[in-house]
Amino acid sequence: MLIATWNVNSLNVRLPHVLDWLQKTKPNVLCIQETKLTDDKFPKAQFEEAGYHCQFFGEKAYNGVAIISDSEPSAVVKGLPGEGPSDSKRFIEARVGPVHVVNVYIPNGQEVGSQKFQYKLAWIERLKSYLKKEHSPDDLLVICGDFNVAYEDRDVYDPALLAGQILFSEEEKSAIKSLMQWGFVDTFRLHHQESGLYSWWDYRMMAFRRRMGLRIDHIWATAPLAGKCRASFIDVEPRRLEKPSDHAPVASEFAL
DNA sequence: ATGGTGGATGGTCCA
Repeated sequence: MLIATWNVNSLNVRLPHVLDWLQKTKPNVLCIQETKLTDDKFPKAQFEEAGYHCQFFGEKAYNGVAIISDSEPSAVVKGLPGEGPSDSKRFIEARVGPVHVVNVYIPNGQEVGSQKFQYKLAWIERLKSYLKKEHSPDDLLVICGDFNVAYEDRDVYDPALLAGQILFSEEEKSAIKSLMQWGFVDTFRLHHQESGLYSWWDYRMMAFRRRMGLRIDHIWATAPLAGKCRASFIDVEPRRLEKPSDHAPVASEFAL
């Protein structure tokens, strides 16, 4: 079972890239972030023509998440408990086959110490509370998405330069490691130990060409699922296309 | 310290 995640930065703009990638890579599950579409605008028919089911939870202009799967999903949850209609759309969960798939678009945080930064830390705490309440580390569960945190030095192009900056501050690393300690294994690091492997490059300053990236898109699995992880990869090819997303898709293969 | 680019929008906000 191949499970993938991709922040597409507008599904409207990126739909051709996404459909091409699905056809080429044939994941069983694709978790999408930043669809930037209300649910009435979601291109459901095009995914169905490609042989996929979709569950989506979006809003106008910002955020928005979706789970694309080749088999019918069940137990769908949209939004974290306690969120109202005015809250940003960053969480969707579905069961696909034997696996609980949690797809998150963790807030960016904008600037360390800002109000948005505090919201980011609080959001991660709420996510942890949800997992504690609704799931067990013994479940076959995967959490994937744009975490907006690189938590180790080898995950960023210049740890000294980025120290204390947004996406790499100690508070964010500590929050995300605390989430991990609930019972997750980073499936990418099961198979790749080296630095220089990134999933996001800023559009500005020719960051991609200059290899100035961060690994902030993750696929974490509970121990029983991680034990079945046979491979993991970041596909940088879509980042080279005309008008690319600033993120590359990440995928992990499980023996299921 | 600032700015660089891209998406949605129809002012700027967000990343």
